[in-house]
Amino acid sequence: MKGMNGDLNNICKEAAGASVGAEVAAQMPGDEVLYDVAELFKVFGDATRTKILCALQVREMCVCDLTEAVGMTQSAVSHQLRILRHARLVLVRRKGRQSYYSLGDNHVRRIFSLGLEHTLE
Amino acid sequence: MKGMNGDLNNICKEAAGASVGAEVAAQMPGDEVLYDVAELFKVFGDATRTKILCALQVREMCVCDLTEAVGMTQSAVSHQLRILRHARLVLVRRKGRQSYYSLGDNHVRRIFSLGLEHTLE
DNA sequence: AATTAATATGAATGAGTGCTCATATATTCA
DNA sequence: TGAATATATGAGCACTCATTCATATTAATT
Repeated sequence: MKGMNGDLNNICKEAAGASVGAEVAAQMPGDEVLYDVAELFKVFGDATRTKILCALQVREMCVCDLTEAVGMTQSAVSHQLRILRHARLVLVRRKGRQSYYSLGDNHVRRIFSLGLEHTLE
Repeated sequence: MKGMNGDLNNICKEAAGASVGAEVAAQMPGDEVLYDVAELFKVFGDATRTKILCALQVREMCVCDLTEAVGMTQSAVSHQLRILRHARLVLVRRKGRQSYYSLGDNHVRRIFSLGLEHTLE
């Protein structure tokens, strides 16, 4: 009774019909999508950016206050804000000579919350 | 009426009472926690690891099949699996000369789903 | 015991990245 | 207009990291 795949104890080299790897690959999103997902998480994957996103969950803030809240250089914060902006995770609103940043959408909040929850488990 | 902070239009240098930055910082998790959260997302922030986690959402698999599913070298997959293991995002089960990997817990599924959802929006 | 198969890992390398320093831009104020 | 404040950005550097190549380890098979 060959060709019986769906068996967890499938042996690798046994090529009866489509391989397990190919079957699973067929059920996955395309490479570009997975690449974009990785890019998204990469943005969350830096302590400075994480602090910024966390601070913005408390309230909208200007760069000056953000700089103090996260305890980093103004330059470092500005550089990271650019990355967050390009990833559309934050929004900017200019008022006078200050830039007020806020969270881009609720996904940011939810993703961060899940990560925090997992970390504190 | 000084000390009236809570105002969004607060001017940075105006130091009436506690600064906005310090107030917000006080409401944030500690640095170690935020660092750990960043470390968690950093693990999600690589295309190869993302593919592996995605493949394991379909079913438990041995390294051989995973290698084919994600289309990378066995060595590269093994190296990334070590990182995923240490982050406790995957579990291993040895059977004979094969190692079967599966997702560590449901957080992994939920975090990945949110990221995918945000990407496809 | 020797061979083969599956997986893991160390070293080397090349690409990517975050910070600092200096400076540019923009806006308010005198 | 000139000075001061807030923010943004380019270059350079140190460091991290993902892959490759070679090899080690473990287990099944003969």
